[in-house]
Amino acid sequence: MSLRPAIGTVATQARVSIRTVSRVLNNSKAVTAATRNHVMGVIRELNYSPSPTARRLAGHRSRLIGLPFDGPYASYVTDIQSGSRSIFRAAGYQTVMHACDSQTANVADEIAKFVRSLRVDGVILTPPLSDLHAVTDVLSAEAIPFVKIAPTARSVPAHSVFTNDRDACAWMVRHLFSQGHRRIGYVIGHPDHAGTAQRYAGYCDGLAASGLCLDAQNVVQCDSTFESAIEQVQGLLNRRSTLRPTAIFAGNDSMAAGVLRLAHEMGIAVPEELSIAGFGDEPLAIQVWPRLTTIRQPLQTMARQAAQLLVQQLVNDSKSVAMPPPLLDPAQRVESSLILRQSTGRAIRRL
Amino acid sequence: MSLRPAIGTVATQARVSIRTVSRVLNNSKAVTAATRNHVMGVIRELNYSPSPTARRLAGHRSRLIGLPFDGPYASYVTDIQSGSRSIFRAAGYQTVMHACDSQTANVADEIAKFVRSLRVDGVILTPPLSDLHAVTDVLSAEAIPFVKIAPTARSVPAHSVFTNDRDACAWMVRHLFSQGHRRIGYVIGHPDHAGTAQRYAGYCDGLAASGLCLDAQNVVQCDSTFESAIEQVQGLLNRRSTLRPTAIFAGNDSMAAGVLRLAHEMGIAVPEELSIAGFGDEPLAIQVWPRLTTIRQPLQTMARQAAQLLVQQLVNDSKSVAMPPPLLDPAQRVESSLILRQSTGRAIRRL
DNA sequence: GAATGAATTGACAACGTTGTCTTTGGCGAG
DNA sequence: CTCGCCAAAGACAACGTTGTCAATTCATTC
Repeated sequence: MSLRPAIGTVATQARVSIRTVSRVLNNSKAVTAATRNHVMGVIRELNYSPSPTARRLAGHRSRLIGLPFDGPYASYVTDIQSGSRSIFRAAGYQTVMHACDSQTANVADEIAKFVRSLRVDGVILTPPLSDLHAVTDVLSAEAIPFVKIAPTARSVPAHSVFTNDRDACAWMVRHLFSQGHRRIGYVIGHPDHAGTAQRYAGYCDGLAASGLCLDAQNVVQCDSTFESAIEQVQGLLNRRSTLRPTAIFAGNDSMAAGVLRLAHEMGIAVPEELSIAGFGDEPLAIQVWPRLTTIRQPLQTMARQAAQLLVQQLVNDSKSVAMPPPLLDPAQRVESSLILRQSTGRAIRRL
Repeated sequence: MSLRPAIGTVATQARVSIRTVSRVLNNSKAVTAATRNHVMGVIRELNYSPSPTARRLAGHRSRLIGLPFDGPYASYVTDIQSGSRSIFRAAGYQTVMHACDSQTANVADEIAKFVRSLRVDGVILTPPLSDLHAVTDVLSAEAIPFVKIAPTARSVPAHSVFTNDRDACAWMVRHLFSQGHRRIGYVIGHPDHAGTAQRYAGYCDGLAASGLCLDAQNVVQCDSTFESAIEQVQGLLNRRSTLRPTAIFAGNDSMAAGVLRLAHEMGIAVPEELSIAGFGDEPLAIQVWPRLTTIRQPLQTMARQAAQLLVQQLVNDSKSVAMPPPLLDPAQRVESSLILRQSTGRAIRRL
């Protein structure tokens, strides 16, 4: 009844055993070149492709990489997927995304269901998932290897791709200082979100390096959303102009856009009266007006690195070895870059 | 070696046959309440959950719904997924997303690989995938049921969820007319994208209903992106103000945001000198300044409807019947709504 | 008190691979 | 020439479910 040929058909046609066909499919080296070529020929002739389901059941592996993500961060994950695609494909894996709502439901359960149902061989965790212990606990319990992208907390290097958020943020502050800014505000993101702490630390570093004092009055706690910035930053901008920051640096672009919106509504000219900088170079950054000065993370590079780390783990685990992966220095960091746009400029001296 | 109990363990423990446990798992009605309760008790006690892989292999179905999407449309698909979740969950299905790059690679191949590898039971197609014949051909060839969301072309009603894009666009034009606008421009999206033609038709309808003539000079062809609008709409805004449209309606919010950006750069006040309206109520719509007047599609409703249509097909196919799905009128359309915000206002009389 | 038939339950063979162990064949060393 | 050994290929049993059909149970009917 099955329209598609099974491995047995190939074996019969090629006059070899099923096991030999299987060996050919799995690049086993215990097959003569002649046999391999012959079998390959029959495979092509019959247009045969092995049943992933049967392979999963018998082989105890799915050749699937899970890419769960938290709702709004879809574009981030899309970049990660496209960046890691070639590595995974070469190693015989395929990626599968899954959106999970970290607010309403229990994320850990959601992800547990996802990985159990698909029996993924490995998982890539993106922020803010990479910092949720509940999630990593689930994966550890299921013995599923994973790699975290840009985790906030210290993690096993071989299982994480780090960014230099902290240094980049310090650079940004020093750049603003060099433009004449002396009162530089900061908008902190959600405490649970990746990088939030690192970025704030970078802000502090930058102030120190510029010889400025950290003034708690210039720091506002938000929750990484556009709306929260609009709500919380009002206090900062309501001050009379001689006390108001001349520049505000936000922990991500969404919040920077919120500050920008607020400035528009309050009639504060950007960047003439107020410079605004963000972080992340989200698509939004060039769609608001003026375009946001921000920090770009090399997502594609990070993704490639994460994929390599994960493949290394998988190969180590299975020992079955399809290919020796290129050795990668786990300590290697990826470098972010400053993107200067129109939302920042020289500070004007206030009367 | 397996840490998890298999169905055999449950059967032994419950002193029934494997098949009976299977029947309990599949809600077969050929099981006494007493037996069912007893088996359920053992299942809970052992914390048993069936192996999806084995079920797939033996049952010839994966209980998986594929949700492929085209790169940039991630947030759209996230909404679709969350909207359809409850329906699919009730019917025993789980959704799996997959980003495919419609530019670089061959989308159809990509999707073929995806559905074959996961053996999904059904697929939901979102724009612009819902209009690609290559994709639907692949699915038909594999005999995988699918539902299209907001397809441009006429399609089988039982396999599509339609929107009233056309009517909604006509309303928008009439609203602008009622605000005193007489020269109303239109920005057309990418010809391949869902709704593009319908929306333009609605614009024409709206003009006609308002007694205005369609002026080709007020219509600009773009490709649905923010950047294309910035590039193409310049000509329209460069005219001297007595000839320039007093309102511009764009086929989606990204392009409307592009027009808005352009207006800012050219020093044209919005909405005082120019009203701008978009379509879709994308997240972007409330992040730009001023917020965009737009048309909101009830994505959650559409998703729910698509899920129901798909489940109906799946149940019809398998006849195994877990539950009778609520009958749904396939011809039912979902209604969009006008969202009035600050990017539109009364037309001012020009000197 | 059988005979009838419907409701439950069970036995066994799929499903399409890979894991493990065995067999075969060829070749060099003693 | 024989023994031993290694590389190549095969046999057979997993893997954990569901499909199919046969067997049992139990209430009903004559």
